[in-house]
Amino acid sequence: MTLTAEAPVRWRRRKEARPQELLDAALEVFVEKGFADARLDDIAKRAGVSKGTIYLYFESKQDVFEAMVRRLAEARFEVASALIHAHQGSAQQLLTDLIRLAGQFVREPPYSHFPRLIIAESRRFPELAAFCLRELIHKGMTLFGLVIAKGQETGEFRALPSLHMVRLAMAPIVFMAIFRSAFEPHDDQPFDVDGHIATHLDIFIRGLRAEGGPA
Amino acid sequence: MTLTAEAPVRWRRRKEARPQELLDAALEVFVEKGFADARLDDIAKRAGVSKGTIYLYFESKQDVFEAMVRRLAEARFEVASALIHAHQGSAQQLLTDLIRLAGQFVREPPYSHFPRLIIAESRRFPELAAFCLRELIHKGMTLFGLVIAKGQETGEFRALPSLHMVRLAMAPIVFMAIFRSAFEPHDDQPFDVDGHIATHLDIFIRGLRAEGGPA
Amino acid sequence: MTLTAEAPVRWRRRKEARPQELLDAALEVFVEKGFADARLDDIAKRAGVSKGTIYLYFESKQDVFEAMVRRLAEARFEVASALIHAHQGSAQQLLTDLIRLAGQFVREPPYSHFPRLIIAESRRFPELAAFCLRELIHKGMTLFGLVIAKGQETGEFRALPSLHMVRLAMAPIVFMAIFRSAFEPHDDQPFDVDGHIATHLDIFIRGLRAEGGPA
Amino acid sequence: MTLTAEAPVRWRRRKEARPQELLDAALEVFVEKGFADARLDDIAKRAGVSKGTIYLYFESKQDVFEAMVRRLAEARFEVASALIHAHQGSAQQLLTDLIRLAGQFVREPPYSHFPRLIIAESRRFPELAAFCLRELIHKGMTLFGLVIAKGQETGEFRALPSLHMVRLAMAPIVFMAIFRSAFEPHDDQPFDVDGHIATHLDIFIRGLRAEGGPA
DNA sequence: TATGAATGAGACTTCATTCAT
DNA sequence: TATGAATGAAGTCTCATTCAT
Repeated sequence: MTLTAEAPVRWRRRKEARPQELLDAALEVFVEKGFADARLDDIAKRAGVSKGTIYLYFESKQDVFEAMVRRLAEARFEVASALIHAHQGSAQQLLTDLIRLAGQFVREPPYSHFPRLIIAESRRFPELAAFCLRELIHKGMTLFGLVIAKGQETGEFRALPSLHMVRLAMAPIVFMAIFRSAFEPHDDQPFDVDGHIATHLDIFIRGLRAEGGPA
Repeated sequence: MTLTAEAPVRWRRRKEARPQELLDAALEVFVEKGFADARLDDIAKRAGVSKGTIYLYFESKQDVFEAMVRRLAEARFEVASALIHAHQGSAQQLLTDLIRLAGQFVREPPYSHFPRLIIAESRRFPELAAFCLRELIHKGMTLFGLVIAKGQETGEFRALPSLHMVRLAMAPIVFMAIFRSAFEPHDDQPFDVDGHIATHLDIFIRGLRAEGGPA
Repeated sequence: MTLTAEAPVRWRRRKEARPQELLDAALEVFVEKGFADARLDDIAKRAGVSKGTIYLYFESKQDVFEAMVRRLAEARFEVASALIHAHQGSAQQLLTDLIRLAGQFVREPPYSHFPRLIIAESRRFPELAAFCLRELIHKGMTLFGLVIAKGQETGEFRALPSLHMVRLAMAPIVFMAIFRSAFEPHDDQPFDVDGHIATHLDIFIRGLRAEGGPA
Repeated sequence: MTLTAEAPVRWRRRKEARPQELLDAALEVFVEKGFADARLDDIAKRAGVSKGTIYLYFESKQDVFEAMVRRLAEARFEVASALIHAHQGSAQQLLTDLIRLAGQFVREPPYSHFPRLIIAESRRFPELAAFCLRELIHKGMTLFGLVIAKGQETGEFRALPSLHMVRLAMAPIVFMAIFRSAFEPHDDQPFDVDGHIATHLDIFIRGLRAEGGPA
């Protein structure tokens, strides 16, 4: 309650915020340049600190990269997971919502470049690739799998191999993210994200639907 | 029949084969390490020449990379194009064959890692990305577009936006290639390529089919 | 007896003890790592303070090193000097005691590593080397010189050049200290300190003794 | 015998000579600055090459240091060993010659600074210390041991513990080398090398001599 | 007095590129 | 055409030192 009490707080806040600020800057630079061409100097400059400061919070350039990926990946997944577990309605509707949500994730930069970045560096960071597979992809597939299973139980969906159905539900979203990140700057016309997702839903869910199902 | 007579022949043959041998070696190394981590020393060693020799045939490391991509890309596309133009049968069958052919292209290493590699380096090589978009993707999409249009004319396929249909036909193949290249080493079980393609065809073509169409 | 009454006392005590505590910590770290590889962070941590605190008491890393050496050197020398001046007995006995005392100085770590450390950094710290030469070595040699002179006066010792005799009396002790510090960790068997000194005395004093002398 | 035949030879000679030239330059710089303060730039400049060239021949700065020490150490030891094995005469004379030879080794810079340098870096280079102990010191001690044993067999020398006798024979030489390297620049008068060795021989051999021996 | 976050100069090391042979 | 020794620019990382608190 004294006036002096807050000064150290502000200072401490800074210290705690630093890693996040650095990772925000790192995201921008890595997305823009890729791992190899990203300069620690650039990251530091964007975070408003000197290069040496990075090493107060991270062990190495690789460490920065991995921390950045993990933070974003986990954040995204938590949002997805929460929304999904709260859902109520038909399996068809749920799948639609899920696919649309996934589409949201890869709409705006810099996040829209994330899948390309992870793919690009998957060989250089085998552990990170394993992490993404385990913590993002497998978990995401599990969620999709629940929806697919539900639809099969209710008779909404056909009895196709679940694993393939899950991947085929996700594939156009991933494809879109990667395609846009890699090629949109060189394409004549912008990628019609909404149309792409809508058509995917149209074709995919129709192709999935059991002939004499409830819908 | 003299000893010296044959030497120049072998020599000349060698000389013409050099760039190809170098690009073969480059393919292996770039696929394995990515552009930044690939060493010209490694490429030279695998091609059985010295590092300096590379500069007799290519301007720079970037030049080697681009030449390698262009050569492979064009070769793949020519095969695809030829097979497609020779095709006869229903649009549905043609689309099936096309998708299966695309699946063939990304089955075996080192070619199976090609899409990931291009995606990975798309920011570093804007021109190369533009080239791939123009010479590979757009041309491939044109071919797919022809098939889709034919199916719509015959009433086999629904009247959805063609561009999206084309992309959605290709997306699972591209997804599969990239997924395997990036994550299969870390996955518990191997990717079921045939099952994936079969299920894609099953769902996609059913989702595409006009209700009262001829099939 | 109030709680606040004692605090400043402890505080002031602390304050005065700080430099000593820092130098103790510095001794350990410098001995372990050498000057270049010693980290001020380590020294601070061992002294239980933060790195910045070092700069309240010392100008620089070099300053810490020099202060540490000077403190230990002077302390050692005072002990030696005091003991020597109080001595009574034959020159032979005095020389024996002196050599044994010097041997004591380099027996236990971390002091046992001191000669090696000073030698190692003598080029980086010319002033410190000069200081050690002046305040340690020359003074020590003066003491030895007194004993030698006394022995020559009494006829116990031969009339050899005094300077060489002094150095030859000390050399095996210095040699032992440096040898142990540098090589004992890699040697099969431990260095027999007592045997070394005893044999030195046996040979050296016999070699020094005048043929028809009083002993 | 052709004119062109020699050109590549000269060129190859260069390549073969490079490591030696680099190690010569390294010796000077390391002796002058110590390991930590030695700059690869300096070494390169003195060898007349660029910094990168060092890495064509050595793995790292440490590698350069170790190679330099090994080369010199082995060269010195081979000379000593050869001379010793060829010797004929009394044990007393042999010991005298041996000690004088050792004195020669540490007379002139930059070699005269070698013992100090090895001692100084013994903690940073444990393997190198082990190497020096094994290949230099132990072998040297073995040679001295042969001489001592011979003198004891002939009855020239007293029956003292051989290990100590050997070390005590060497100690003044090592002491002298280290003392000069560390302190001579700060001393008023130059170190009388010959006098030191002569007096050592005088005292040590007399102290070693058996009372009723043949000499 | 004490802290510890921040700095920034400087070193080692890598490797694409060059060029004398 | 082919070599491979040599280059030198550039980047990551370290750590003594500073300074706001």
